Amino acid sequence: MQKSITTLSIGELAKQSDTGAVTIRYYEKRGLIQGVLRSDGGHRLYDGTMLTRLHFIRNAKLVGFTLDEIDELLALQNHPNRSSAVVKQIVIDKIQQLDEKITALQQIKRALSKLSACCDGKSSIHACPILKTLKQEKITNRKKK
Amino acid sequence: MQKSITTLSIGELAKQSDTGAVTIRYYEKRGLIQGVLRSDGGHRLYDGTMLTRLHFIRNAKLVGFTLDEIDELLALQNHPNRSSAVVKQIVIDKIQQLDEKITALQQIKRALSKLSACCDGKSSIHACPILKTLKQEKITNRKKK
DNA sequence: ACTAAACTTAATGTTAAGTTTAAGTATCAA
DNA sequence: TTGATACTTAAACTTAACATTAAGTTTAGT
Repeated sequence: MQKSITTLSIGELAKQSDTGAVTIRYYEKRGLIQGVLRSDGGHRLYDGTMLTRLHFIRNAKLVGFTLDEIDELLALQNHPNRSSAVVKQIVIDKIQQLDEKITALQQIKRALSKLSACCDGKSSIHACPILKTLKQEKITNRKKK
Repeated sequence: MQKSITTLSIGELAKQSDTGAVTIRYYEKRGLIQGVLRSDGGHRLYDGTMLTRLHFIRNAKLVGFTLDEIDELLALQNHPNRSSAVVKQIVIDKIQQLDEKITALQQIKRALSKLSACCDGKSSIHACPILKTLKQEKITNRKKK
């Protein structure tokens, strides 16, 4: 039973791609990975292109894509005729989403900073201005003009 | 069967606090709310202080606290002797956490912007520099000096 | 031969904060 | 009296991306 020199078992692929073997099977079930070769005994066999694909998935995750979105990106690669503008638009949309998230967090941070600033930390809990503010019906979100 | 003038049913409290009735019971089960009065028939009866408490919870959630943390904050109010410095520290820690999250998101955004910038959107998918980059073993995270 | 690794399916657990559903009973307000 | 609301417990569902466990079988590598 010979095997091609460059073939990897799922365990080896897992190591080289820094992914769990379970996760690789999970990706396969999700459709992120297709057409996996099998040994005579039924073990999954991978080649270098799969390593590339796993790197792609990992990198895309790192830059904030969900697995569903990664699936899309991978699918696009099966349509070589299409323009890369599609890909670029996906990235631009993602940046937009990130911006919204960041802005939201910054607003929360500003609110907390204001709370923190109004408390000298020396009063008793009973008189704590932070707690007092939180008890208000509406938190005023005044902005400086 | 008389009731005090200022008593609220769970439904009324829900409306006034902009919280679901189910959620209010959930808070009770979680311990965020205690010592709820009952009518003769067993219905929960609330007064204005509960409205204040629900506002507190809502506001604390708005500024990014989890229910567990809110529980802590509420518990602190039962110890009037303690200094408000404890509260202030909690807020400061939260700000720190937010900062970390924001920084992480900004890094991701920067990576995506770089990706976007390297693609003119005119090549074919096959040659798309974004996809090419994502395929790399390691995404280089060079920083300008 | 022997051990490590892989195979299978399916379910359960993780985190957070609820929401939804069920299903039947009881109470409240007009 | 009637219809709206509330009561109960308990479980399942939601999002996201896996990790864990089970339990038994088979294969791969030395």
